[in-house]
Amino acid sequence: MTDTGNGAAPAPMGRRERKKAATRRAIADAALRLFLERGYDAVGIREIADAADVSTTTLFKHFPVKEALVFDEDADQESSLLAAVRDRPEGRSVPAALRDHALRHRMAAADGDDRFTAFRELVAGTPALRDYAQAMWLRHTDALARVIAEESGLPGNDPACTALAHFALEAPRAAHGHDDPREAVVRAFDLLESGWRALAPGD
Amino acid sequence: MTDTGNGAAPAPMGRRERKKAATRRAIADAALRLFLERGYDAVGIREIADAADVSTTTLFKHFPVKEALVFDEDADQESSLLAAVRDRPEGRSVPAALRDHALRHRMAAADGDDRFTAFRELVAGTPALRDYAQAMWLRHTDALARVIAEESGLPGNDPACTALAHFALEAPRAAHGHDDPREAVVRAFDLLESGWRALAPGD
DNA sequence: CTTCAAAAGTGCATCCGTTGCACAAATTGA
DNA sequence: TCAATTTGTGCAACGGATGCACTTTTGAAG
Repeated sequence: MTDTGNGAAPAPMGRRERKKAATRRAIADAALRLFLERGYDAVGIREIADAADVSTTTLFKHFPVKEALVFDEDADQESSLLAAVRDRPEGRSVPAALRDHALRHRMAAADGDDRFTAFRELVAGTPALRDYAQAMWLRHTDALARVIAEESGLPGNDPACTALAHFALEAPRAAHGHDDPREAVVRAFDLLESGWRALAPGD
Repeated sequence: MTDTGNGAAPAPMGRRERKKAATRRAIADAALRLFLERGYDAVGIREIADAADVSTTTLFKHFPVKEALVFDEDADQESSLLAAVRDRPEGRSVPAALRDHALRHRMAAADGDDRFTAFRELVAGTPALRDYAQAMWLRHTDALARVIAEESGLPGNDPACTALAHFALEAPRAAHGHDDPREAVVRAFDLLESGWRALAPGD
């Protein structure tokens, strides 16, 4: 979770941006800790602000709504997903790029991570968070579909693009129950790969 | 007031239920009128309650959240949809029943109805309503998929059921842009019909 | 270094959706 | 007629979110 992946970007952040990011993290951390301790609905905004030692106004400058405190990394995940398709190596197909991304990011925290499973239970057990996550997922598939359309030259509203986006985000979910999740993901994407090749040869 | 005292009346609804339905309608009508006049966000709950001459407490007894005021007929539409599949004539296929229902209910208000287009613009132009409608649509497809599974004897989580439910609710949407929407709907359902027949012959 | 403007944060009052509570009125059944 | 349930009311309050005026911090220009 606390991964400031600095593979090729040593983060040229000035002191200002660093402090901003720090308070943001302080808020999100305090919020998640309290939520996990006592449940989402039992923790108020003012309380979180106190725990992070900021005012409620500041809190809402960083997170537009309460639910966003839980899905802190939403924006990062989405841009990382889109980048995986846009900046894929020359000659690599879109489904292949999505498979790589899924194996690298989605499955990492899947096995045996207490913190992560607690997080999932928190979301699953809170209607407000379930709804928010669902809406988030739809936004991601939409954005992904648009990028796929751009990259493949197909019309933006082509059902094939939305379907591929849909399946690509669904596959890691479905693989969770399997004994070997990684294998299941690879299989699923092989299926998409062959189907996609027939439609958009070369991309 | 108006005493319709009738000795052996079949009385589908008692006086009480009728009054309850009346206040419900009064609230929903007042709300929709105000929303269309001045926009969803510009009208407060207390104002609507005033216009309908009830207290806010009473308002929330009828509608759990503000958005529900707009989608008043949500529950009715869903049960009507499910009933169209469950109570379809003997020997009629599921897709055919869905097509009939779509042509009868979904397209009726589609052409040239000022009131209806204004309603759609209201929803489309209000993020909160868009989100709510989206979530509603997901609930409907889920419920429909379960009924289809029951009726066809397929396992409840069979992708074919969810897919059929998805497409059946999507078809009327997609047909809106066409010059002849009814024809487009018929075509779409013909497609579903043939595909379905291969999977569940007899249902 | 000084100065200045933008950014970040604060404190406070307030709005608004929503809920809980105690209570009155209507309705029903005995 | 007398309870008991249902339905509606008035009011106060809670929690989220916003607007405003204001101070502090920061980056950079002069």
